[in-house]
Amino acid sequence: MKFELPSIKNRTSCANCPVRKLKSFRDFTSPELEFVSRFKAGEMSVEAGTNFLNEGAHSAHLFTVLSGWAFRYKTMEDGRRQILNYAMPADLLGLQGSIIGEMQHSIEALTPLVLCVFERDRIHELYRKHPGLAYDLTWMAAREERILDEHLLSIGRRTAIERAAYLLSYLQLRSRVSGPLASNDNRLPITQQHVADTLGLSIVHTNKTLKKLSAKGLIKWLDRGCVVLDVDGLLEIANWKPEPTSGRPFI
Amino acid sequence: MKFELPSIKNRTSCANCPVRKLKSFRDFTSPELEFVSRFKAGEMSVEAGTNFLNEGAHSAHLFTVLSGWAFRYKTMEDGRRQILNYAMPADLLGLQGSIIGEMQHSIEALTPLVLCVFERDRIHELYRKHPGLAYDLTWMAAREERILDEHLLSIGRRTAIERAAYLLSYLQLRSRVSGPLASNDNRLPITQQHVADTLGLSIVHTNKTLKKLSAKGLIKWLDRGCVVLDVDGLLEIANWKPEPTSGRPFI
DNA sequence: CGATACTTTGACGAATATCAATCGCAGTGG
DNA sequence: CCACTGCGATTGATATTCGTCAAAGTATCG
Repeated sequence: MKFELPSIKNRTSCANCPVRKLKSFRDFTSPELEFVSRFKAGEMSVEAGTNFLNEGAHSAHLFTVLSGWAFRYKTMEDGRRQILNYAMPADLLGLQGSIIGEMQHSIEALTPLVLCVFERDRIHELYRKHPGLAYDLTWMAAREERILDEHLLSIGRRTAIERAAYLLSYLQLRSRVSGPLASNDNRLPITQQHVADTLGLSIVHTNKTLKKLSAKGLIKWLDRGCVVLDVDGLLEIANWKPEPTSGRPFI
Repeated sequence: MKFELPSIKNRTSCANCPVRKLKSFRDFTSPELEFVSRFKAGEMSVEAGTNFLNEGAHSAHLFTVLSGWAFRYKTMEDGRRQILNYAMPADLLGLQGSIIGEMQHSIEALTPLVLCVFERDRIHELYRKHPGLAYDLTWMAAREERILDEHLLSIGRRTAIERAAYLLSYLQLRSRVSGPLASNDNRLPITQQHVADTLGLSIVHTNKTLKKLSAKGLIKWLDRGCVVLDVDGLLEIANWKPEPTSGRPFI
């Protein structure tokens, strides 16, 4: 875990935003694009393993992931950790903190990360002048809520192997959307410890469970990463039918 | 489980809204109040045990709880059920469905329930004309997200007795805010089956766990309900420090 | 009064955690 | 180049937690 905060660099134009070029995102109107370009304070690069937002912080910023992966998590005093969700290109981070106040979870970079940085102060202006973007923010909050609902069902009611199959298929499906911006190979950039802390299992049991999935030929576990060989097989084990998202917004 | 949908009755003025009279909610400006009064389509009463929103539905409505309790849940094909969260007076229901589309969870009344009904179609007008209310909607979505984060930590990383202590203190603290609108006595209107389905435990193990909390004098379990005798004791066992919410918005 | 829903209990077995090593690989310094 | 170190993955043995099964107790309601 690293704690230094990198500085915010000069901004580049939103018109050329790499995320914007991906399929499955809606387009801005030109006043929106103009506003977002001013809303953007700059970009920030963080190394893998860096905690760039911490529980208890009153951050002045809001972030959109431009490339790389991160994860949100909470810890208890005695060190128990629960990973809440993963963030990939186009995902917004820090909205909870910006809207309500203090952050109640931490965020760590899973891979080298490039973030688009927004000024929290300007958010009221966004609501006043750009109802479409305001709607998008609510949309994104509602989407996160949905994902958490599904995670809750998994941790609460699925067995270990179902949970593992759910998580890996979930990550695999999400990684497709952001495609090349996520990682260069098609490897999920996580360790078994991450899986354990997401699923609420011990690391030993997680290892044994992942071995079962490997034995079925559904995944292959490499050093510090997982390759999904058969998403449909995973979905079947997990008993999960994800709904396709199309035309989702981002900022 | 009951499925009949009660009809929507005539509306009463938002100016006299009982929820509005509670402490800890922010006031509307008068244009906001005027808008919300028009946004409101009416009121709806449902019996305890009624499913008034179901997974897969494209509901034309959005609800605010005026009195009573409800819960959101998801089920798997084989019947496993996970309760996601509880709703009490002033809580908004159906936002996910209104913003993104199809509902991905169901909602059931835990007690007799009175709901304020809003027209989904008008929501864009709300964003266009009342940025303050739009912000409030995002605020409420972000709050729900926070609660789910905490639940996820509980189910994933707390032991059975910690989870039970967490849930009961959580419900107890929330029930204070809406006070008399929630229930007449200070009893949490849930069964052990609800506790089990919220915590991801079997009903038998839930029963044994609750017995331990009773033995410590922290709660008393009555028929179809729980009385919390010592919230602080529960909070200590759960190892949980809830942050006080003040001046929260509602619609 | 019976019927139903909820709670309670004990016995047993399955799932999962903990403990304690070991292995393999990548980076590091000599 | 090689020993050394640290992190992540792996494994077997054992302990604990938790689920399942089966049964009975208790209250409410028509």
